[in-house]
Amino acid sequence: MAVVKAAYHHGDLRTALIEAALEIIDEIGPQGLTIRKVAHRAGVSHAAPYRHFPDKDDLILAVVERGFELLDEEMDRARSAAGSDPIAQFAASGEAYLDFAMSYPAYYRVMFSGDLLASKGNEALRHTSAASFVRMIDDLRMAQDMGLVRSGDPTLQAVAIVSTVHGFVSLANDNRLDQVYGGQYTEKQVRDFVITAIFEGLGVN
Amino acid sequence: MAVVKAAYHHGDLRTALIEAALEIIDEIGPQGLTIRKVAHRAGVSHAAPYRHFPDKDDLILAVVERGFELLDEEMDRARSAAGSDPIAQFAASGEAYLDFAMSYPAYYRVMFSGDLLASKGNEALRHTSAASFVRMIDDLRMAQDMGLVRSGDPTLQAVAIVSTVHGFVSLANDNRLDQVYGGQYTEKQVRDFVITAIFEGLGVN
DNA sequence: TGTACATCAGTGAACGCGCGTTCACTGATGTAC
DNA sequence: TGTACATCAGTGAACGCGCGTTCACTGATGTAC
Repeated sequence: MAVVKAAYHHGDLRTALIEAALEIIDEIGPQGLTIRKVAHRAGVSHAAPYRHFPDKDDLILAVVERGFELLDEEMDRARSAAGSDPIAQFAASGEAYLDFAMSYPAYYRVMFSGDLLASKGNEALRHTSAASFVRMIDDLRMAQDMGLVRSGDPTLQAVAIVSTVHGFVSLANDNRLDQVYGGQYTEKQVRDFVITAIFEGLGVN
Repeated sequence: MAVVKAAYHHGDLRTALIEAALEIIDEIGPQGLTIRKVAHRAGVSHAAPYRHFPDKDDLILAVVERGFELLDEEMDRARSAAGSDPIAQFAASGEAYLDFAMSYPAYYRVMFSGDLLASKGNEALRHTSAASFVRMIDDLRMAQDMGLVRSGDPTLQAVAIVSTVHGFVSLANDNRLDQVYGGQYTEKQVRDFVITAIFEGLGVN
């Protein structure tokens, strides 16, 4: 979406501002996000956003909230589409998480990098990501019961998974793996290898 | 180190500025780093840093370079201390990497987050981290030959390890794992579990 | 050892800039009659 | 259907602020003699 001049009343400026913010984060990073740039990209004066958000942090918080809505939707949809096997559901929701993270790097950054949002929305963010962490622990417990995952504290296992996934996504989204899948592998191949590795291990049995 | 007034000639202002920069990154994050704050913390006027660094990016670049020097030193020292077993050397240098990352979170952030340094030093950074990546690949190949690591492209295996380590360190340094090792585990226990997990796998053999 | 002077590290005032936010306003919209 | 008016979304000028950077300066240091 380029800079577009619209009628005096925009229609849905709130949504347009959130989208503009995401584009800016994608193009110049979270540090480059300013109210003035967001307004300009939405084709509106730099005072207009204050009709929809009390201040800059609230705009960012709205982006974060919309991001978690989208992520939850996509993970739920994947779970539903995976049929009745709970392990397939777990795997599908994990795939959906990775798809989201890599399809919407701007959302991922603002949701999980913690660079923005000095103080205001940190509990909100913490709360939401804690919820999906708990869900993962439940899934791991179930997988243990089915004999698919080693015994042991599923909380620690969840930390291992979250570390691997978050690390991979961060590196990939920062284009730090380009040399690796430059010519030899597609991003998808590398990703599948990494996810398989955390379950199968790199060592020899 | 607090704000200290010194003699007119500082003695080693260059080093003091690098240290002040690290303290600021630790306390208020990389975005809060300004020449003026660095100068003030070093007890010097905000124009003084320009006697030692042409501009802000060069100060940050000096921090990054000093960080890689320290990291290399500590990894080499660990390798030497690990005796003659190459696998023990590999493990020791990995431990040293994690020790560094978690002992000096400010260095780690500025070296590996890529938030700072808009353009200037990106190749330098990329080059240095590529070097240790190649070293890891060599180590993995060796471990494969010794039958300790599965066969397969060591580049992919290195990506898996780097993802897990980077993810864990990022989460830990952002205090995102506090709930986990709050009461139950020490940071060191969680860290050992995660590193073991990437080699042994979470799945049942 | 003592003095003159070149060097240069650090000073503080000043610049222009982009920022978040405010405020009196303007003009489009929808509703009451 | 047509008009009057309340509402409120968006405007543009203005504010104060902290920033990076520059510049003429000041004062400490070390060296030549």
